[in-house]
Amino acid sequence: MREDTRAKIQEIALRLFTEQGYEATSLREIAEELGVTKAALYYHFKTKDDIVASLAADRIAEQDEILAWLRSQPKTAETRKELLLRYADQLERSHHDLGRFLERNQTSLRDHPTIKAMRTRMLEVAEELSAPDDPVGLRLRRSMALFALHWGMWLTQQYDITDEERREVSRSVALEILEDPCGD
Amino acid sequence: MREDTRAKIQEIALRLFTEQGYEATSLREIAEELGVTKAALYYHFKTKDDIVASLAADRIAEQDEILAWLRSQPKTAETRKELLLRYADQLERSHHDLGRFLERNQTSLRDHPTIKAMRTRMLEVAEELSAPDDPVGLRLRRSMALFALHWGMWLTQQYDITDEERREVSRSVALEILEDPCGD
DNA sequence: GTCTATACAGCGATAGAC
DNA sequence: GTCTATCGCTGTATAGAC
Repeated sequence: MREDTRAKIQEIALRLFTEQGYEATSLREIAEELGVTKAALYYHFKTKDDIVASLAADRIAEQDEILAWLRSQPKTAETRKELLLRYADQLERSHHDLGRFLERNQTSLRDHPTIKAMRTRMLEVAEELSAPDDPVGLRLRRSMALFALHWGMWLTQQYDITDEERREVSRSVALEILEDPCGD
Repeated sequence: MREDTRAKIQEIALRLFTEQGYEATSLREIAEELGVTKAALYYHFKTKDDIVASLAADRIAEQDEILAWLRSQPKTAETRKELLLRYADQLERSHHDLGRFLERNQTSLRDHPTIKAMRTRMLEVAEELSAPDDPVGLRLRRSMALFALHWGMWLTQQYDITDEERREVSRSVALEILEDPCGD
């Protein structure tokens, strides 16, 4: 029972933040659903922001992992393709929980230190896809390939397609942007 | 002097919403900068949301305009290209004011009726780029071309490039996604 | 260690005086 | 058209019960 309350707070908070938005969800709501007073939350988490930080911790570790891998590889087309596929895998795995929450609240959390850390890592991955002396158009295109995975996730929610179709379409568009196969 | 206060409220609100975020900007701040009490704002605007609605009104008119134009044209590759360029023009013109504000606050304003109206129109434009019986991959690609203009705006802010380069890169990537020139 | 009770300043919003 | 006063709500904080 000890660490149970903390985990339940995280679970309820993640769900409500995703459904209603971060700012629109009050600590009183979270506490009520758990059957405690909101002051009890302050024993487990220093602030409301601190709950978000705890939720994002795992994803940041994942990002560090993929960044370390990327930096250990030669900067070839195969590496970039492999990176994109690995990144897509990560996104799909976490999409139903944290990913969804982050997508829907990225503006509210723009200045949140932990979210800033996540965005910094995402941009680092994007930058690592190119060499520093690549033309800016190419660097930007490769960044957009990465971001297309995020956007594909969001955009495909608007369409009536299966998860499998979404996987396929997101990946193929992202890969297509990545390498500019038609020449430049 | 009559309508002056209302316009000044809009001007201050837009600036503060953009700089600090919508939720993080209080009506007291806006009122203080104008030199009145926050209750005075409620004579000019029914709610805080109402200020946003008044700011977005022009952009919605612009969207309706482009949507009407698109629907009057044949569904050809030339039309789609022209649409993309017109859309990019609109974005660049309004980018320094309303566009920036909307980008930075889209999550806070997710359920805002006026913002919903804007998103609905954006998706309508995206849908109009394809025929209903086009394969879902193609429809999705064309939507992503449109959205790439938005994302290009945002993403290029992270890079140290000129406005002209940003224009050029955003457009070329968007056009490239649009038509799948490599075949499918 | 885990929680309740209580308080505080600031929020969006409203009522009614001038 | 703008004011004061007030409402119920928020995130935050602390004192103290068990």
